[in-house]
Amino acid sequence: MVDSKPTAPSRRSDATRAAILDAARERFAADGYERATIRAVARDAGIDPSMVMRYYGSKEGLFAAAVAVDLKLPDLGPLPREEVGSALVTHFLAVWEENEVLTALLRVGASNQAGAERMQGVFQDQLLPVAQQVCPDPEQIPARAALTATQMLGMALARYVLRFPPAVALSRQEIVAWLAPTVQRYLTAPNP
Amino acid sequence: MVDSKPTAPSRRSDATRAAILDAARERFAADGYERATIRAVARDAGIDPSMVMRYYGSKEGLFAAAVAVDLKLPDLGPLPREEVGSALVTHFLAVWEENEVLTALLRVGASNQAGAERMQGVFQDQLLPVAQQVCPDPEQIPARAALTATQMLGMALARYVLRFPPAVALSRQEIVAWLAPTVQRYLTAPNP
DNA sequence: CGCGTTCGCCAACGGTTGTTGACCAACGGT
DNA sequence: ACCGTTGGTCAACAACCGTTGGCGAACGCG
Repeated sequence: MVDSKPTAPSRRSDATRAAILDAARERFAADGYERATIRAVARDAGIDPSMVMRYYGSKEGLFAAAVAVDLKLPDLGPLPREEVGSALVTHFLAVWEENEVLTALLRVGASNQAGAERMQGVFQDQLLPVAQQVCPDPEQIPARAALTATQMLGMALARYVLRFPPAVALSRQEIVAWLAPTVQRYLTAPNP
Repeated sequence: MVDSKPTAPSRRSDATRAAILDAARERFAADGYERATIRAVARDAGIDPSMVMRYYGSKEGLFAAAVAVDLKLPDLGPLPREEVGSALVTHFLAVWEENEVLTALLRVGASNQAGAERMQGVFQDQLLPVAQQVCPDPEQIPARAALTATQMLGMALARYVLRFPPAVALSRQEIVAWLAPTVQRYLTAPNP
């Protein structure tokens, strides 16, 4: 068991590839898709712009490779029903602040079709299944998950992208205390 | 009383100026700041790109002139306290769907510093005073207004920008029914 | 030690962008 | 009827973008 994963070519340029992805994430998160130039990414990574093209094919390919989001949402099954809101909000805040991938995805998704579609994919593949575990009426699952997404994305937008001072000033505990009941109601309340 | 406002130069080019602003709003709303080119705006307005420069100085000046937002928020004074949430959400939905200025501002604000600052201005000048009318503790007004903004902006983001299918499928009544209690609580609930 | 493969840089291409200045035509007060 | 002012077009500039191909150098397997 030398390799943990079956695909491990272990090329000599892995360090460069990783540096490119790191720089790309940072640029996309700070500038959005259009203003994040390949030249700037290459400069941050300390290499030539043509290397980015060789390793990732195009700017769109670079974006696709750089913004691979895994929300690592917890299993809500063993949790008491009245704690799912608090658990989800806490988890979202932690994931959002531990790296800048989500900020990059949100910034790009707001003015780029491919970015918006990728964000839809994250919603469908990662948030919907979790909502499925706790929603009462199966038919309402997409709507309830979407409502949850509006609250979480809205907080992320105001706090990490637009940087509204009052939203930035809130502590994590305060945010959880305010948003948890909202998410809790969106997911589990019997009535609209 | 020929002129309703004191400043009414009534230039011969007013029609062109208005056409430029209309086209600019549409382009900014559809494409964001960078991809909305002056050339495309001029083409939509049926004139030469250099006219845009002469009338609005620069692309940034065009954006500043095109995205002048007036939320026309209602006076919440005479309203029963338990109806402010529903009234605000209903009003927000109406304003957001009646023209594309807010979508343009949101799209641009997500990846442009000037856009984000302008959105902060709208928040401070228009939402904060309204929150002042209904918040219990004066010290909590900015935080409560910001929480309201996160929910409204999050819904706008998911519905009008990212176009999450479940968020688009919701009717206005359903949105009001779901969001009104949230906004109501953010603004008027005594306790976090 | 050879030699194919990988890594990286350099220079350039075609295209697009914001922006500018010269030039023409229609207006409108005197 | 004149002529300054305004509305509008055209062509071009400099800068920047994504992208490409060629060339040298370092690697690593035989």
